[in-house]
Amino acid sequence: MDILEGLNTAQKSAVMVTSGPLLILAGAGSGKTKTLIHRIAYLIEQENVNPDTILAVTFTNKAAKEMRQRLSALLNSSNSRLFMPWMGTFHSICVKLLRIDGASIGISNNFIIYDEEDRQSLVKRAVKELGIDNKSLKVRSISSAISSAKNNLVSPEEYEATATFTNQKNIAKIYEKYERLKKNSGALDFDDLLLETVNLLESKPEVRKKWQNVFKHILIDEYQDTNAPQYKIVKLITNKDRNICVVGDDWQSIYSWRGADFTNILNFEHDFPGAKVVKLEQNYRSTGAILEAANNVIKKNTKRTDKKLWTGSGMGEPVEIIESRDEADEAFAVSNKISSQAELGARNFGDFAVLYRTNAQSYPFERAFMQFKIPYQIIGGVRFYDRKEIKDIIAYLRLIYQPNDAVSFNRIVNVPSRGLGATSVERFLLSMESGDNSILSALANAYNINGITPRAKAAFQNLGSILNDLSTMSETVSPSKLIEELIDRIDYLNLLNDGTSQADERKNNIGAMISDALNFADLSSFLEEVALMSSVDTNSDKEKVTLMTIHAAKGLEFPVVFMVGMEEGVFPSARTFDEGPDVLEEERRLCYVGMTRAREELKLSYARSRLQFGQRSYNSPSRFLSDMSVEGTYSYVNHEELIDDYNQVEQKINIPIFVVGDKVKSAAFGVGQVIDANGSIVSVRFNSGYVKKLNAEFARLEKVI
DNA sequence: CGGTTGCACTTTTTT
DNA sequence: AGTGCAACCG
Repeated sequence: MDILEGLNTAQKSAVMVTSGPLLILAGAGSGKTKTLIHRIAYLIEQENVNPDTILAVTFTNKAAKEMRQRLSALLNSSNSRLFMPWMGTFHSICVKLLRIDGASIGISNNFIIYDEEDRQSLVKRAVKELGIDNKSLKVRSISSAISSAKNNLVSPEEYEATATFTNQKNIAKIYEKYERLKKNSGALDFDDLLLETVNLLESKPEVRKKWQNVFKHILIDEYQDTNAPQYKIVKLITNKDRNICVVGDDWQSIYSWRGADFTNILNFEHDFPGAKVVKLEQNYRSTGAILEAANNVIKKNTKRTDKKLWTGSGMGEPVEIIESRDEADEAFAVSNKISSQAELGARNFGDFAVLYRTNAQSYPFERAFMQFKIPYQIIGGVRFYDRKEIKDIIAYLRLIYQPNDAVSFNRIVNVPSRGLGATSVERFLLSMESGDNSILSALANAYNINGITPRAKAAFQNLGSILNDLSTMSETVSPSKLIEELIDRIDYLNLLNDGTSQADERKNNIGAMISDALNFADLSSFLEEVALMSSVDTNSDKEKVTLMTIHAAKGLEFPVVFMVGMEEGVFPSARTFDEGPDVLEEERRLCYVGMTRAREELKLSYARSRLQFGQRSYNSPSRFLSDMSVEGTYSYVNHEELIDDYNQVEQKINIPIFVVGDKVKSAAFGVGQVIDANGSIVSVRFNSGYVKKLNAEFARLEKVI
């Protein structure tokens, strides 16, 4: 049987137990994804299960995409998505359910999705409308308080009832107002997608039964990182046959700050009595040295299950600890190692990953990689769709699609500038409260508004007609074409011509969005993709060094991993110091996740000093380094040598870059002209008649002007 | 109304 | 160090 080939005993039984609840406890690198894919293939091919009745929930869109590709390769099917199971994140599956059945709980099918920035913008509005003026209450923290309330299934009324301090009472009021404003805007936020699905499945038995009937086999990946609403959804969509398979590892739970609760996985057998449990404990990814060090770190946690992860392969290279003087030195040390391995031909750039605790740590590496000419890519950080120019266009599109979207209206009402300031916009919104509640019709009737100038009236009406025209157009033209028309109509590219060096990049981004939109048939699906696409979902380039946070690296693996910034106050983060032990345990799990991404070589690096918040701080090496310590497994790199190297390279870097036609002077050969240049290898025709091919790094060439 | 200047704050992690 | 925001002026 093809499908079972290449699986170990535990993996085989995880594939073949196809009825009833199943818990797969999969240690890091134990072939979890492979097992899941084989399990789905087995259901389809061996048990003739209709793919449409299988639901597989992944943690990221990227993971779903990868699973789809690997499954289609295994099934040897032509890459058709038609015969594919339902695959996606909880959020994307919920969107599908709500678009289809949301109407029964009062959610219109053209709802739009608010991201964190949209939420904060609406919170700001709520604070303003309520007249709350309290500087100790920041929009950011209000937003996160609301989000965590929602993730704990606490309604505004319940929040209000338990509020004691003034700040809490204020947050309760803002929470309530925020919910109302959001509803008026025809929008759902990320948390709503889950909550409203719970609400739908709980309150409408016929809808629940319908979906229970659709999903005959359910698989949930990364179950240790499910939160309360997600847990409820799992329970609600599982039918009486209980063909529910969850996969996870409590040692790798790193999202509790987002409401994830790893006791969900610990309680699975209790929630689904009679569940079978399969443990995948053989690690196929990492060397013995890496695994041993990682185990030593996780061992220090008290709240965890016991399991013994083992490998059949040898110890391999010792885990290496690199000490550097400061963050620039650290970036240099990493670049130096990558560069020399790549030059030797021992590794490709794509074999390396640099993992850090926070996105802000990427900067020195970007600089060093540029100097070393190391190709790199950053995964995560600012999403493509979070760029200002992209969000402006998206705001227009959303407003066209959902004419009540107040957040988008606020964003674009004066972009590009139409002479509409805060006062006019306030008066406009005030007039809306008493009359129209559709922004579009209010714009058309703007001449009725009292207290605004004729110029402002005309500007509102003009915006109204732009939106109206495009809205009509959107029914017949593609999203891509619609964006082009929009940009033309509001002369947006001209707005981007602000004389700054980023103008071209911004225009390129707009171009990239237009070509991206070509993949979508209608506005609705394009907006949905834009909202749910996360920053870690971008395709990675196999020829480049990957830079990302440890969180973003979950589920991935690389031959060589550098974990950088291994310092107290960086990792573990300073924020954990005044929190309870649970928070530190999560940091330690995060460390474990990072270490177990490495297949062959793991290098941990710390700097004696680092620029933090614009100040130089001197942090001691991370406690995790001493946790993992095993005699004879480590080699320390002498930082003094590194500094010498660093100075050498600084000199190298200072050599000018030569282009064809440059006049140059060499101490040995005199004056000449560059006739060919490829990096530091330069061909020069000297006035003496000689043509020499020189390495500019060593030849001490000088430019002559 | 819109642009500029100065000050405060930032760094967890992301669907 | 870089960004976002509030206050001020033309």
